[in-house]
Amino acid sequence: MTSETPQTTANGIDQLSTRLGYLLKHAHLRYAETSAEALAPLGLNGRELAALAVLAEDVPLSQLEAAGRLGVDRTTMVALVDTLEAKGLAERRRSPLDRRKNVVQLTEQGRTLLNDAEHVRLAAERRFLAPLPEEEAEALLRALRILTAIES
Amino acid sequence: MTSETPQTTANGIDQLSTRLGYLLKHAHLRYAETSAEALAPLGLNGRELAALAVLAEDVPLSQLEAAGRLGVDRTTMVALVDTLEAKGLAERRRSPLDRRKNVVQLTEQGRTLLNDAEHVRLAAERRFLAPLPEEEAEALLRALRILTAIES
DNA sequence: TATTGTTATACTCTATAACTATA
DNA sequence: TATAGTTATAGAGTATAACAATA
Repeated sequence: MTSETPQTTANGIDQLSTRLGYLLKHAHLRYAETSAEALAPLGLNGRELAALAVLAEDVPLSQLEAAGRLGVDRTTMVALVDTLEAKGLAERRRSPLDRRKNVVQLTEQGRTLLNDAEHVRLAAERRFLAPLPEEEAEALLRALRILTAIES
Repeated sequence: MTSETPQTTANGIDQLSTRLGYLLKHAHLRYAETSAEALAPLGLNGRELAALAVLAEDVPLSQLEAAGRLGVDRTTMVALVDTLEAKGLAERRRSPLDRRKNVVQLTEQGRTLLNDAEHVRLAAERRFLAPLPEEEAEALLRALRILTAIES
């Protein structure tokens, strides 16, 4: 990716750097890079870590429930659980209450790795947000939480 | 996409809704929807509009220069210019100064559509940011500009 | 009939490699 | 040799449709 700092135009049209779509996309791309580098030594990507965190909840979740929390669909969740299972981080078993459902739970190894990876993630987030004054970083997170909430 | 509002966990691990990667990704996905809906009647997507804006600069750009401004690579730029040309919005011609380069410029139709589309885009951005108090919206844009700038 | 998990499939976006014409 | 544009191709990521098992 050959991204460059966008330039000012002289024709009265808003600069590219003020386009919300561009800003959100490239902020995400840049964070994804930072995050991927940080997590790579642990053999995880960001989505797998998010899945581990969701599956670590006290109430065991079915694949469909976990997919809902992650904002992915159930076909994507199948592959995600496949990966976690192949790495020995999670296990599926048929729910005794509803045999259509898989209950997915972390293994001991999964819990340990989750703990380590969360520290790595937090450090990566802090590094990424470091160019912002603390107040601005908090305002950013607050704004993003509002904008991503699914209203009504 | 079955996205749901993430839930609080009870095990001390940060909630999904505080994950920076999740927030940036889903904020972008939600804005992309809003933007796509708004631009669809004009027969444009967000990237095509951004390309039109870049190509409307006073100094005519080559494909590679335009690609740099947009943050895409030159192979992607080929298809983008193909699309704009097929819609009658832009034209490539060989640069007389360096015949390896294509100078890409908007047609009259392209300029007119750009003007209309920019109004539509601005309205869509305002609608998307409407849930935020004005100060928070400005803080968000300021923060994103800092985070997306390619430093040193 | 509806739901959950699964598989196969397709579509978009993007990146890489190789070719051409020009410098 | 290096650069700009192009083409072909392959890899993610995601979505849709259809099927099996279960409710």
